[in-house]
Amino acid sequence: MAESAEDPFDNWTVQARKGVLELCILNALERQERYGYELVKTLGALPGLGVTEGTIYPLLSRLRAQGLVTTRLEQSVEGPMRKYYALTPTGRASVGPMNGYISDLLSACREIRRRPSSHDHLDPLR
Amino acid sequence: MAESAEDPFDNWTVQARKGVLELCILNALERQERYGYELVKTLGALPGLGVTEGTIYPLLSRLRAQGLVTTRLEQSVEGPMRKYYALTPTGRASVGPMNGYISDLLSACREIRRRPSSHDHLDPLR
DNA sequence: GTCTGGTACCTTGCATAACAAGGTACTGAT
DNA sequence: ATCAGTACCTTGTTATGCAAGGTACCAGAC
Repeated sequence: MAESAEDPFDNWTVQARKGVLELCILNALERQERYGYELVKTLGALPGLGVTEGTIYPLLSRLRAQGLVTTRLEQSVEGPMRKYYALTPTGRASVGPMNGYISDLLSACREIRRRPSSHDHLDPLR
Repeated sequence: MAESAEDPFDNWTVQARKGVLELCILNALERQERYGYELVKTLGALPGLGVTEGTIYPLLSRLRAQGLVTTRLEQSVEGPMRKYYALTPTGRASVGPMNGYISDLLSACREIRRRPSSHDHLDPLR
């Protein structure tokens, strides 16, 4: 035990993926439907996004429960049935605002670096 | 009770902040030290980042525990003591990679939209 | 026949983080 | 004395990513 304190950077990247990953999937579905395993392989291959089935499948279920995607089963000639995911109108309407939110967040994150001080605190003693 | 299912978008933004918020603080400290309450007010005022004390203070403690920041107490002429936070060398060395990681993540997130299919699956029946 | 490996789906349990709500304490004005 | 503003901190809830494990289908090797 006591192997909890991993590399702080690795630990941070896990948190940084939250939310972004969901957006990745919605973006991936914007132009075409895709099946789960395809998303696992596609997203897992992206550098910095070493994502696995244990992450993707629960996320897809959540998106369906929220009404952002619909699913459709289809036979495959080379294996089990595939479950294709496609955006609903609600899902399609969400992608834009979500991309905008993340962009704004990052802009603010960068801009804050060059902000001297919000309320210009009277310089503290001396 | 049973007020669990809030607005999915609001819920998502909470998750999207994870990690980014930590980076915001490190960026804010890159050019100058700041005290906790100042960060609460500065970050809380940013649009889309309605962040409060319950979020910032635990985060700052975590950063100190990880050795990314140091603290220094200082008397204030108008209230209780202020705890100033400053980057350590380790912290300073982390800011660049973290900004890079987030940028790459977002780039991948956008690029995935125009990717036809990763392994060009033989078109399924018909 | 039965193994092995690839495809394809799903669930459980753990660690981590944001946030609301609440708590403490110092200062100056009404 | 009471209130508001400054300034710090903690606890409990909820939501997420992910490793690990499980099921099932198919094709080719043995």
